[in-house]
This record gives sequence, structure tokens and C-alpha cells, in this order.
Amino acid sequence: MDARNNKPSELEIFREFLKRQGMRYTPERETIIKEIFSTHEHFDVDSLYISIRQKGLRVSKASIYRLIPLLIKANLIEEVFFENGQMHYEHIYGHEHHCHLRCQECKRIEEFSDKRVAQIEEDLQRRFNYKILRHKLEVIGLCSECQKKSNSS
Amino acid sequence: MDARNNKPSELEIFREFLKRQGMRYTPERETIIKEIFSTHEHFDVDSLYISIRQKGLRVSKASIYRLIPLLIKANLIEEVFFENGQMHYEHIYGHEHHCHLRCQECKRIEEFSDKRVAQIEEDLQRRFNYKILRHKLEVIGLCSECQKKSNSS
DNA sequence: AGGCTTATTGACATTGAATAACAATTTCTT
DNA sequence: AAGAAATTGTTATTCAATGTCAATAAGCCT
Repeated sequence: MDARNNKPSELEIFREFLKRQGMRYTPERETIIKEIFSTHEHFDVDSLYISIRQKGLRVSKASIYRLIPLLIKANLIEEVFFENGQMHYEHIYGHEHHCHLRCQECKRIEEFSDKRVAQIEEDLQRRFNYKILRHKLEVIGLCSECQKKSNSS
Repeated sequence: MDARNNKPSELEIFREFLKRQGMRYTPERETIIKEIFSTHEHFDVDSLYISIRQKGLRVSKASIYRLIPLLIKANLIEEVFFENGQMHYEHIYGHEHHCHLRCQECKRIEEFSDKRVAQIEEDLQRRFNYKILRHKLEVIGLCSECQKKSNSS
């Protein structure tokens, strides 16, 4: 448990998850998870693999690819967007949910949250009789710098 | 021009677009566009290719892959989601913008629109000084049938 | 603690969507 | 009608993601 707020760590959550599924806790899985949760950055398989290698650690890409669906099932990470032929992920456990405002030109990303989305979810729940699990709101636009560039050209 | 509402057709829009870009209008492009806009369904490259062939027409997949970015640039279609290793698209011109509520289990899709998203966009525009171009709101949940199934198991 | 079952690993091969290369063809301007 | 240049289909290529499989190791049971 985390001493400050009594909230179990990602690793603890995941070990619990593995036990429930009759799966095993391995050093490789630990390495990958620790790397993922060491920052609050988005990641893709390739960048994750590289940063693990740069720390002098060693896991195969196959193990990363095999772990990702488990982390998603355990509600620790989620897909955020698909770009340049690769899926990108971010971790969600322990972080406020947020949406993404992305610049179409320079690819920069701003994070935001808005409680109106939760209201929309409630309405959908009633209207369609769904059990809402999550949402993904992606707003695409031009940042102020890229607006200037396109105006001057 | 469409006789009823005076609105140019997708083909006209696209020919205009091609001319602006110094590009050429070809029978292959016409075939693909007509097929895309003959229904209001979502599509992916493979299903599109098949339905064109089923009509006895013939274009290469390469031409489809080459056309899609142009249609996106011309604001006629957009990516909706990536699933099963394939990008899925829908056409947007001449249709009210809508968002998607998707069942995680059975993959069924409900379409909805909510004006609160436009309000969120306005706020983002001001707050981040972005020029907002579009958004993609995907809500994922369990439809009523799939809820029943998961309860009984 | 040691043994046994079976999940997991890494290496390698494979799949398949998407892109690139290129010669043959076709559009479109003049 | 001719010529420059874009587009086509074919073929080859890329590369993310998945499958295969023998070797290894986790974790339960006694």
C-alpha cells in the first residue's frame, strides 16, 4: 500500500489481477509495468521497448505485446489513439481521467477534462440502456502557432 | 447541383478539390467515391474493395488506399475507429455530425449527437487558443443484451 | 525444501494492412 | 493533336502485431 493515501500501487493491483486469472507474476512483467508507470507520458510499444533497453534491462517485444491486453483488462492502461501505424497508450490508474485536444499539424497534445462529458454519459445510459464503461473524446484543431503558419503561407 | 437543396454533390465537391490541387479526375476515383457515398454505412478498405468488385467494377486496392487521404483532406470522410488491425471510416459530408456509442462485447454501434460537445469545443477554443476543426467522441459500454449475458454467467 | 504442473519467455516465422517503386497509361492544358 | 505530368495496376516491400514452439521458471502441493 502507498503510505500516503492508502491506495494500492499499480503493481499490487496487477498482482491481484494475475492471481484472480490464475496467471503468474514474472520479472519481465514487473520490468515492463515499472517502466510504463515511471512517467505520466503516452507510450507506444516501440518507445517503451527502447526506454527499457536504455536502462540496461532486457525484455522481448513479444512480452510487451502480450502484456498490454492484460493491463487493459486490469484497467491500468487504455488505448488513446492510433497514429503512424502504431497504437498509442496511456496509463489511467491513479490519474484523473482526461480528454485530448490535439493539433493536426504539429501533433502537440493538450489534456483537459470537462464534466459535461459525464452528463452526456448519464443521458446515454438512460436513453440506450447501456452500462457505460468509459469514453474517449478527441478534439482536433490547429494550435495558435500552426494557425499563424498557415495564415502566412 | 442537387435539385432539391442546391447543395453540390460529393463528386462535385471532390472535382473542385482536385482542380484546386492540380490533380486529375479519373474513372477509378469516380467508381470508388460513388461506392462510398451510395450508403451511409461505415466502411474499411477491404469491405469497400469487395463491394466494388461485386458490382462488376474493377479498381485496385492501391487506388483506394491512395484516394482515402484525399477524401479526408477534402472533408468528405473521416477516420472513425481502428479495430481488428484496420482503420474504419465514415462519410461526413451531407450528414449531421454524430458520435458513437459502442458495445464492448458485441460491437454494435449507436449514433448520437449532443450539443454539449460543441459547447466544450467553444471553451477549448478560448482556453487553448486553438482553431477547432472537429472532434471524435467515442463512448464504450455494454448494451442491454450483453449486460444480461454477463450477469447470468 | 524439492518436485511437478503448466504458464511464460524469447527466438523465429508468419500474417496482413499499408506504402513504395515503376513502367504503362491516361488526363488535361495549350 | 501533342506533350507534360499525374494516375493506374502490378509487384515488391515495410513493419506492427500475432502465432509457434522448445526451453525455462513460477507457484502450488506435499
